[in-house]
Amino acid sequence: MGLTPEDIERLDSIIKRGRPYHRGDHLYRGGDKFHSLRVITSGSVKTYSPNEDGGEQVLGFHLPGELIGLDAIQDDNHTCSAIALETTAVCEIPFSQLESLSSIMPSLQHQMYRLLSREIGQDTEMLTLLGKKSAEERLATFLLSFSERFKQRGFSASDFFLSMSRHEIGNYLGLAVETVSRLFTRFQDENLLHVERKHVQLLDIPRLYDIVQGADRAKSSQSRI
Amino acid sequence: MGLTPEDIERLDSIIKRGRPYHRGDHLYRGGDKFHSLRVITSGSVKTYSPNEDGGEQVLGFHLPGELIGLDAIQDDNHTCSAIALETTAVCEIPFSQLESLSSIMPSLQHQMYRLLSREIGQDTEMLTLLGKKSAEERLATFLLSFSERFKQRGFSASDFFLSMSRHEIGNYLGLAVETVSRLFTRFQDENLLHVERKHVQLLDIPRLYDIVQGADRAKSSQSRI
DNA sequence: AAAATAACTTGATCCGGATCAAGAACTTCT
DNA sequence: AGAAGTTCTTGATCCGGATCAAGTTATTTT
Repeated sequence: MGLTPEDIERLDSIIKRGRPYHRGDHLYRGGDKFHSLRVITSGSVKTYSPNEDGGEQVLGFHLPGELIGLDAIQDDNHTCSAIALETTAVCEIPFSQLESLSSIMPSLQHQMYRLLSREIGQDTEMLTLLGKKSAEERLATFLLSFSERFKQRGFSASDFFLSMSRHEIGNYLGLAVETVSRLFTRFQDENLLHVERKHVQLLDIPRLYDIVQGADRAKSSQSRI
Repeated sequence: MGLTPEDIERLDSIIKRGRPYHRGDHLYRGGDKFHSLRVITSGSVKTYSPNEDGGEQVLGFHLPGELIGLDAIQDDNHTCSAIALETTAVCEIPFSQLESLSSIMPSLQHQMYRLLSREIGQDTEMLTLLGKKSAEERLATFLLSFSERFKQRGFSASDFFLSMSRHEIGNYLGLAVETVSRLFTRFQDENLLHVERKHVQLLDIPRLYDIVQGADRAKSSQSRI
């Protein structure tokens, strides 16, 4: 990440390895006092925030290597909750120490600014997804996001397990469970993928990218001729 | 913002007052080299990003006192565009200088982290809006957001001008122009507000808050008895 | 292994909001 | 001031995806 080995070492000295969490355990809850950022080292995590009328909004699914808790810096309290989707290990980075360290390590400070900014960028992409895209485009985007992130981590880009339920996927994408289920079936019928419960195999990644770009409407009207 | 007067002075020394922009002028465009954050001092600004299929997604409307450009830190390029909605004045804060300054001013660094984190928090609120809320709830949320922001700046919380078009409001809220127009009419019919083109007068702010919380469904079914 | 529960799928129906269409009000240009 | 182009409003229709309703397949409990 643009840090020297000795930078890394200093950073490493403040990192605490937390105990592992089991499926359903909370890493933190909305309202909890904020003290640490967390990096997921194995497993996966869902972040969500309760919305006024009792339900919840899933904010994200997080894989190993990803940092969570950035939203809590603003007022020393967690604004959302984080829950383990499977057995999950995390490292904790006490924020006050990270802040002090970044004061004397410009490269770390720079990296922190970039990280926070990237998070903002990712959120705005999600705004476009929820504001303008069809159900099909949403699920394709979702699947390719996982594909890319698994690939980046050295796993298969086309064969992976989703640790969250259909319900959680729907909530995240602003869709009903039934719609998500139907879309998986449809994508499978169209030979875009093979799905069996949580196990997904992407069979035609290029066409999934076409769908993301809405190329789909034009294309399907062609094939209907 | 938690800075001492002398901190402010040092910060002030790097701030550049830019020339004023007229309606329709771009402050920056997606892809432009990023060099400065900007604080709006008067007028208003729309930020938006082009989405793959030609259209655009409005990301936000920004009023005096607000900071824009935080999303661009991540890779030295602007990821979205910013355009003046009316005659607008801004201050530019060269980011590299701000970064250096924050290295030697822990309080400034702290403030920057909070600011970036707050932006993330705001984006996630917007995700809930777009993911789960009805058209009514969206417009009520939108109006109350402006009400609060104007109030905070010493202007009327119930009587203000919106500088953006119905089309832009719709785009921002994930709604069609026609829906926005109809909702304004409906809200007026229900004596929630008075609207005449861009001039809005909120007549029943408490009920607008009820609508935001979806209290509306229950209530309207009562009144139908 | 059977029973209970939870997660998922599939079908039928419904509805909120999009889209299409046209007119009205406002702005800008000449 | 008149013409032309915008922006906004209002009405009619349509459709994507929500909701309702069952049935099916996993998972957990006993």
